[in-house]
Amino acid sequence: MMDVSNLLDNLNEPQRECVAGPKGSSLVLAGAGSGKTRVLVHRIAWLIKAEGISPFSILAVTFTNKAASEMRARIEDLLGSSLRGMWVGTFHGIAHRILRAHYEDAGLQRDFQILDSDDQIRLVKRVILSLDLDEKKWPARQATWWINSQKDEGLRPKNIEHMDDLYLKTHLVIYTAYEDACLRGGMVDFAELLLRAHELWLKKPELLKHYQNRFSALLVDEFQDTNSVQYAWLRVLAGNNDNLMVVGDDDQSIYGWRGAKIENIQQFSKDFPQSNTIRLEQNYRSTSNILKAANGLIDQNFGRLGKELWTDLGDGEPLNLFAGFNEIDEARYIVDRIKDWISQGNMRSEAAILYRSNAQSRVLEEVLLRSQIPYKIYGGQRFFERMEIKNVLAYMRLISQPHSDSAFERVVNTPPRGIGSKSVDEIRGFARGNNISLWDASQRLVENNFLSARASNSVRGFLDFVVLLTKKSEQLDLEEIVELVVRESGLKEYHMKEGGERGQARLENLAELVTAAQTFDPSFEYLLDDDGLEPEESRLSDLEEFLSHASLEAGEQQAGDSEDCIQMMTMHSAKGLEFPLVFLAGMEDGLFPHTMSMEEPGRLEEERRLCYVGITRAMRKLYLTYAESRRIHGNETMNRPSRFISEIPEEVLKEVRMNNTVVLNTPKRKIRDGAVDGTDLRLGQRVIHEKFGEGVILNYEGNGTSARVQVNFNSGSKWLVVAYANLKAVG
DNA sequence: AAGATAGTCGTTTTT
DNA sequence: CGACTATCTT
Repeated sequence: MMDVSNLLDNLNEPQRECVAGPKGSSLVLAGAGSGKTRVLVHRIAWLIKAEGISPFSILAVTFTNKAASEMRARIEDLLGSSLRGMWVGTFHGIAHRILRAHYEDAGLQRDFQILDSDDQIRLVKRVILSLDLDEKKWPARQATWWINSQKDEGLRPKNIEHMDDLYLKTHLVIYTAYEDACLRGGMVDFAELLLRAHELWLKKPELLKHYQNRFSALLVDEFQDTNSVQYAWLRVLAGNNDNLMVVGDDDQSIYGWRGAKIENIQQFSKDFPQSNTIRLEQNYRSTSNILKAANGLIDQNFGRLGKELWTDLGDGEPLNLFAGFNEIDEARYIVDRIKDWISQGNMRSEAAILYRSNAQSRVLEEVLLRSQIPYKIYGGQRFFERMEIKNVLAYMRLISQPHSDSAFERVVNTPPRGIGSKSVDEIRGFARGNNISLWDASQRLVENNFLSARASNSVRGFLDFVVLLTKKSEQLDLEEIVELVVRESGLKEYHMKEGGERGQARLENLAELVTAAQTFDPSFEYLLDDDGLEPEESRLSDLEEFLSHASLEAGEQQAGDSEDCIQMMTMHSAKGLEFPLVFLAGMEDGLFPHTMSMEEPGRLEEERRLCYVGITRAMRKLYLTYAESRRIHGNETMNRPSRFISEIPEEVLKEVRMNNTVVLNTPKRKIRDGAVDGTDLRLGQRVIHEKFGEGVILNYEGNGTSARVQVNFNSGSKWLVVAYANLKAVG
C-alpha cells in the first residue's frame, strides 16, 4: 500500500480526483500547463497498483508516436517495471495492429501496405488520369483532401449524396475509383486505417466483445483533437463498460482543419451521462501575467466550456510588444533579446521562437546565422518521407511484394535507366488491359517483344535487378538488405551526381537508413494476444514490419546533434512544449490570423486558440513582435498589428518602442456576441434548410428582415436571407 | 529520354 | 522570393 499513496504525492486536489477516482468514465478538462500528462501517467500507475488491473487490460491512446513513447517511458519509470502487454499507441498505430491481426475479417489482404500522404496523392493522381479527367481542373491534392475529409466523417461513397453538384459528383467518382484501386492493390491510407477499424467493430460483434472484455480501462490524450471516426471507434469500444477517461482542452483545439471535432468534448458528456467532469485549472508553468494575457484572449471565443487558468508563481514580468519596421528589423530585435538572454547565463535551448507559418523562419535563420547563434528548426520534412529514403524503401517493397504498383512506379526509372514516361505508359496500359500488376505486365511485354528494343532492354535490366535483389536478400537480415539496396541500386551514385549540400545530405540520410534498420526492433510492433504471443498468421517478416513502421512513424527529426540550440517551430508544433523564454513573431493581421482564416468566425476562433497555445508555451518571459511592413511572396505588404494583440489586457502588455511612435489603434471591444439581431439564430447554430439539408451558421450580416446568414452545408457554404430561407433550428 | 528553362502559386501537420 | 511543375530543347 506504500507505493500507492506515493502516486498521489505532490498532486493537487483535482489531480488526485483524476488519479484516484472511481473506475467510471470521466472527462478531464486540462488547461495548458496543468499537469495533464502527469495525471494520465499517474492514473495508469494507480490503476495497476491500487486497482490491481493488469497492464494487459489497459489501452492508452495518443495522437503522436512521441507522446505515446513518452507516456510509456514515464509510467515505466514511475512503476520501476516494464509494461509489456500494455497498449499505448496512436489511434493509427492501434487501428493498424487490430487490422493486421484480423485482416480477413476486415476485408484486407494479409500483406496490405500503408500509404502515406505522399503515396496517397500519387495514387489519386493516377486515378484522376485514368478517369480521363483534366488534372488542372481536378487537382489531386484537393481530391485527396476531399476524400480524406469524407473518410474522417465516416463516409463511404455510398453514403454521400451528390445532389447533381458537379464538384461533389466528380469527387465522388474519384473517391469510388480510388477506393477500388486501393482494394485491388492491397493499400490502406491513414484515414482508412481508422475507418476500417471502426467498421470492423460494427461488422464483427464477437470480435468487438473480445476487445471490450479485454480492456478494463481506456484512456485518451488530447481528446479535443479526435475526429468523428476516432470518437465513434472509442465509443463503440467502450460500450457500456463505463471505463473511458478522456483528457483534453477545448481551448487548445487547433486541428479542426484536418477533421478534429471540438464538439466531441460536449458530446462525450451526453454519450456518457454518468461520467464526471474534472477541471484542472491550476497552471504550474507560467507567470500570472502570461496567464492573464492568455485568459483575456481566449475569453473572446464563444461556446467555450469555460476554464480559467491561475497560478501561484507570482506576476512576473509584463509581456513585451515590439514593432519592427520590417521583418528584418523584427528578427534583429529578437536576436538581440536572445543575446541578452544568453549573456545572462541562460541556455539557448530555453528560448523558442514561434511563428504561424514555416516561411517565416527564413529571415530569422539568416539573422541568427549572422550572429553565430546555433538554432534548430523543428517540423518540415520527416525522415521516412524524404525522396531518397522512399526510393530505397520502394526497392525493398518490391523485394517483398513485386506486384506493388506504387513501388514499381516509383523506382522503375530511378535512378534513370532509359525507361521514360512513354514506356511506362505502355506498361501501365497493358497492365490495365489485362488486369495484372505492372510487374507482370512488364514481364510479358519483354517476353513477347512488345516494346522497342531499347526500352525492352532497359525494362529487362530492371526486372532482372529486382529478381537478383530478391534472391540475394533471402539469406540476409533487415539491415543487410538495406545495405544491399543502397549499394547496388545506383541510388548512391545518382545522388552523388546531384552534388552540393543537398546531395551530401541525401547520402547521409541513406547511411542513416542503415542505422535505422540496425536499431529497428520489430518485437515492439507485434500484436500480443492473451497468452502474450502474437497470433502466428498475422506475423509479418522483419522487412514488411519495417516498411509498415516507416509509413506509420514518419520518423523523428534527424537524430539531433544535442548542441544547445535556439528552438524554432510553428505554433502548431509547439503544442505540448514549454520554454522559459518565448517569442511570438509575425503578430500581424493577414499572417496571424492568417488571411485564409479571417473571414469565417469558426476559423478565426481556431486561430485565436492557436495564439492561446503560443502564449501558454511561455514560462517566464514572453515577447510579441510584428513588422509594419513585410515581404510576402516577393512584394512589400503593410499589415495591421494582429487583432489578437488588442485582445490581450493592456495592463499586462508593455510596448517596447525603439524605432518610431506609431500607436496601436486596433479597436478594443468585444466582437459580436454571435446572436443575429432580430432573429432567433446565432453563430454556430445548426439549422435545416429544405433543399440544402443540415448546416451550421458561419457568419451573418444585417439584422431583422434584412439579415443574411452564411450557412455551411455539406455541399458547401451559402449566403441566405433569413426572412426567406425558412431555416429551422436544430438541437 | 534526359536535362534546361519558363510558368505557377503560395497556411497550419500527424498518422 | 523560391519551391515545385509544365513545356521545350537536345
